[in-house]
Amino acid sequence: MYALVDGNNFYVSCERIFRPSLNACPVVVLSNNDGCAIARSNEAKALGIAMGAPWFKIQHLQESAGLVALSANFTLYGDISQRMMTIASGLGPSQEVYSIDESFVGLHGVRGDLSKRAHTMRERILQWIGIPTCIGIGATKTLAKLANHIAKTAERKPGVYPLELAQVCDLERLSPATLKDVLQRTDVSEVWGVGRRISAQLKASGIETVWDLRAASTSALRARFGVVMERTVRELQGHACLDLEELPANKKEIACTRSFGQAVVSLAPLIEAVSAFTSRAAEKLRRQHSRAGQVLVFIRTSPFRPGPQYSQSVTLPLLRPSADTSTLVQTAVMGLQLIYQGGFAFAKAGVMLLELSDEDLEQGELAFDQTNDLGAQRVHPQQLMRALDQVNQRHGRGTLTIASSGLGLGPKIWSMRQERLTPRYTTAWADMPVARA
DNA sequence: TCTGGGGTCCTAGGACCC
DNA sequence: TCTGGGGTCCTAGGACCC
Repeated sequence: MYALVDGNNFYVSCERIFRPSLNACPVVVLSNNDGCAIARSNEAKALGIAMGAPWFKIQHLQESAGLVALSANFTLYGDISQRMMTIASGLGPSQEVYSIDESFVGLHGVRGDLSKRAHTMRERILQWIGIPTCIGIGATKTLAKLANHIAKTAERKPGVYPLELAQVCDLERLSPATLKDVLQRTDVSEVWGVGRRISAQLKASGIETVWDLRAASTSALRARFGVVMERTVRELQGHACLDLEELPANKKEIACTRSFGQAVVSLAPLIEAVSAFTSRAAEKLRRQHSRAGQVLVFIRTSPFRPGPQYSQSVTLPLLRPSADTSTLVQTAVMGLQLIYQGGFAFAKAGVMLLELSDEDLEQGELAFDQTNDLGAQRVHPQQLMRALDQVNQRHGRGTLTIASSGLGLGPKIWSMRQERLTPRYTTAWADMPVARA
């Protein structure tokens, strides 16, 4: 048995902790550059705002419907997430943190009334952290996900499901008749692993609801859609195919990419952006004690804008795997210079570190010549990187950067929160000396 | 004016090998 | 004329997730 604990409208709920006045308002949290909505309150959803809706298309709702938009503050959300996960882990003996707002909890061996325990846990998270959650319980992870969807929908849209399933839904406790009714009311696209494309194809062949999918032939589905779909159906039938993954595995690739606030034409600002992205990716790389064997750089124009389009990437191998910011930045910039072409309005760039391997110590500090040609003391690159990471961890990202990376030469073209706070709230925040202190 | 930023897994097809 | 039958590795692209 598994539970899925999920924070409702997570980013919006995080913001509401500090701004209770937003509790009844339609609120959206916007992506980088305030480009599009990445979280919506229930009131915002009721206005018909879609996930990922571009801000310029919904902006008019500020006036007409009192919509409030906030720039994302991922540092804050990460911090609140950690506290929420810690409390949620008390629900059972094992936990997989699946995303910033969701965790699966293994319920093996847990005695007593699971629904009651789950309700207690919800209350605790709400009271201690201030985040409303919903909890789904099922025999497999896929069923727990489904139960969570039902719990959320029963709360948000009364009438769709029995009201007693709101907030906490334990599928195992339903009578066969109720289970059938609930699964027949649930669209097949709500199943974990069934996205837009596949749900369209399923519906074309008469599989419209979760009930239909659960009853379908696994072999036929496997033949048509592959093993992933077969696993999904088996999970829906109650046969666990997916285990809890308690230890997050190291990433196999690490990326840092951003869209720009305004289009960029010339090379210099692109070099600066790519250098910064590489620095950030290198930090993530070192945090998981890996080294990269290849660096991929890409630049592209906006597919949404008229004008000549250009999208190109290049992958450069490193002489030997490295986690050194200077090496990685030099390589990335070299790649950028290879693919850059003038005359285009670039909207996005990114860096990916590939071919990751475990950091190995034999290349470490032993072989390093401590003095340079002039006899002066040198610092080993690994020590330098360690110091860099420590300073940045303590004093905030970007406090210390590598001069050769070309950073800090001009205004940033990809913005981060500090430069981007929705003006109204920058002001409001500044007017609150107590809060600032 | 203005459209996110990460990731994973699977499959098909080509190149190459014996 | 007749032209096998596996394997593996790599890459690109599709589909999905939050």
